[in-house]
Amino acid sequence: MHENLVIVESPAKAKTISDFLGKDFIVKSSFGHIRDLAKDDFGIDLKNNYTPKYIIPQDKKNIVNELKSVASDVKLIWLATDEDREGEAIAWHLAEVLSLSPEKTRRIVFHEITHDAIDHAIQNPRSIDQNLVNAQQARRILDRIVGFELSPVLWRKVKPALSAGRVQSVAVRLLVEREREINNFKATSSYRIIGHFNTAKEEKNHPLQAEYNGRPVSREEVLGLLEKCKNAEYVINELTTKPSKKSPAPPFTTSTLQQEASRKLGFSVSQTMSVAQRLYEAGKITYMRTDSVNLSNTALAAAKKVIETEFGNEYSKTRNFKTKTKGAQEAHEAIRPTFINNRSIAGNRQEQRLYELIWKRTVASQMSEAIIEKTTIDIGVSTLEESFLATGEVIKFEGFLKIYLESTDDEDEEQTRDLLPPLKKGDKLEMEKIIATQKYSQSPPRYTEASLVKKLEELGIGRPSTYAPTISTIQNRGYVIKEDRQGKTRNLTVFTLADNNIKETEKTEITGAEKTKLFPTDIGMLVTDFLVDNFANILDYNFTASVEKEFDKIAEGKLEWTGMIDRFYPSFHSQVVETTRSKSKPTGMRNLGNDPVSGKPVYVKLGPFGPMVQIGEASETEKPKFASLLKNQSMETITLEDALGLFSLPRPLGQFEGQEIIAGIGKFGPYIRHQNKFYSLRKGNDNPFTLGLDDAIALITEKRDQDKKKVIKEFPGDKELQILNGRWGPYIQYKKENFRIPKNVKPEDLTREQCIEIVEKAKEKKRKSG
DNA sequence: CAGTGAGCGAGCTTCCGCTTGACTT
Repeated sequence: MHENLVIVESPAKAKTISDFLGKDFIVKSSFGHIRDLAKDDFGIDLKNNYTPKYIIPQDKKNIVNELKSVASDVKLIWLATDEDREGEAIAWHLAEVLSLSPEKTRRIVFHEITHDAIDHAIQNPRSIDQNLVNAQQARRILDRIVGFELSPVLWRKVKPALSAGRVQSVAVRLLVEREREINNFKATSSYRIIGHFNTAKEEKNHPLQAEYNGRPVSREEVLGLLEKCKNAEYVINELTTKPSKKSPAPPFTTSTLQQEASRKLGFSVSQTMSVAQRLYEAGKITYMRTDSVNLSNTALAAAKKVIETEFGNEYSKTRNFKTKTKGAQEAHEAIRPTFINNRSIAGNRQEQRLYELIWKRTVASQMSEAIIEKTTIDIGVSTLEESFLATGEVIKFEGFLKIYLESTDDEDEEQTRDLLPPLKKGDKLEMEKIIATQKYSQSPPRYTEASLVKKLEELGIGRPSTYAPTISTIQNRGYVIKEDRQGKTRNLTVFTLADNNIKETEKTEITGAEKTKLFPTDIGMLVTDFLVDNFANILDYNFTASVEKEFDKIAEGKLEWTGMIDRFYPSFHSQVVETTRSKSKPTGMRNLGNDPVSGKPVYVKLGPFGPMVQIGEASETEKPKFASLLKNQSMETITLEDALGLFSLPRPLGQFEGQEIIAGIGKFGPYIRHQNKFYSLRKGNDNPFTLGLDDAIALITEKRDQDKKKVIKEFPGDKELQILNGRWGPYIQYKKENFRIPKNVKPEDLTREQCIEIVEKAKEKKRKSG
């Protein structure tokens, strides 16, 4: 029999520490929270001092029963969950559910998984901190109240199955406000002027590029300026050299890992988390849901040793980073390799790349600063007041840059960072050419998943364990869509001065193109406006920060949790009641102008089936004309012209095989119809207004080919059984249900009997698990 | 499955934070 039971949150952690504890200890995991508020009703007794009604969710019943039975067999139970608010609550729920008596129960915490740390924890047990538990209960109950009272308002006023909450609604608001900033942004242009100079006198010529220290706006100004440059003299006014330093970024937290994996490896936020989870379970990295930048002493020592042997002593500099994030709870270390001396690992490509990124970031954080010398050369022009500036950077000692440089979100302009030629004050330069290129100012950038996480973290909203799920939720609810958008081309004017001649040329550039960015949808914008209008306090960017302060007071024992909730709930609830009673459904209706044919007004609004435009008003005598918006159109930006275009469908394209092809838009998006068959338009060429006859015919023949390939095998005696080719390869369809084919089987060789056997086996398995 | 723009009124949807699998047509 075991003497002791230790309970932690995660099975991987359980496995690791059981190796340290020996045979007197059995270590089990709770798999996170084991109880939650009941879901079928509100889960809180509002009339009885907010008493929570906790239940054990179905998927936790097995583990709870197992823990109960083990707990009854041991002398002492050690609750070793995380030291933060949620961890304390898990410990308390365990004590409650397993009916643990205080005499039999010890609460312990440790911050790193080493023999010493665990020993020390065992020597210094405490009891459950009820204040911390109460802070968690307040947090949980506040979130339930906000979420379960706001969401139904949206069901009634906007659409069923929508949701709102302290975290997700603010995340959407950030996207909506940024989108409007971008829509309202008016680009201005000015000219960037680059001079190309030659330094040659005798032997070797070093070309030198320098930027004019001014940005003229009009073509007249540029031409005047270039005119003055024609016969000017160019002399070096000044040459300054300044030393500077660059320091490494701290080790990874969840949020910074998501950002860098997105920028450097192109991973989505959830992809990063699932790859990290696999690395964690394999014992390759420390825990991946953390807000701490702290490294354990063991890790610091290991990093120092690796750096000194691989790069030399001068590259090593031990640092302790401090967390700056609002509301950080720091129950874990930063994300780092478990064994820092392993520079790479076995695993699939994704695992290797993510591991390598973590390794580099961790090790770089313990390396010396880079020492850089920045040189600026100021080139005077005899006919102008402003001068040309050339900047150069020389790395004198690369330090941490040897392995890692943090990337940034701005796709900023290319900078000249070359080695500068050896020059001195008073040197004369020969002007070879001067190029003035029109440059447009940039709108603020759209958010990526990772940059939205960064922003949420800055605002202290959400936790490492919820960033990825939150990003998924707002997409699943239809508030946000992640996609690419094509840009538009625009013209640029370029003036080149060379050989005393000014030449004007036109260039084009693409602007506004986006790759996997987050865009708010019409519903997302409408819901955000509705919530901001009626629940400004909840949608406030500081709401979380201010309730967190109160949770902290509860945790310190200076505030009573039910009192805190009671100061919030009554007024919030009356806001909900009042909004439900008095506010009409928001439609986002906007007048776009008048229809030139009928003279009637044209509106865009959110209809019962999504965004739509209408011509005329509904009345007893007349029915307005309606049309749905296309997927890539938005209520906020659609023009009268585009709106009127929507009424030109369905549109005949021409004849094919003796019958007309018609283009239109249906329930499932844009389509063409031919011989009573429908074909959905394909991405990239999905505009039914401009689609040509040739494209339509190509689509029809392609689809016919594909349909031929779709059926791999049919069985003459059994019409309900087919082997088909699908998105994930071949599968069996039997009586409208789909079944996988085992990997080692060739689908085309299967007999009817074998198929039925596969079907039966799959059904049997389903019965057992369900 | 490929056009509807309303309101028969049953019963459903939803939050945040802690965890890990099962499984996709």
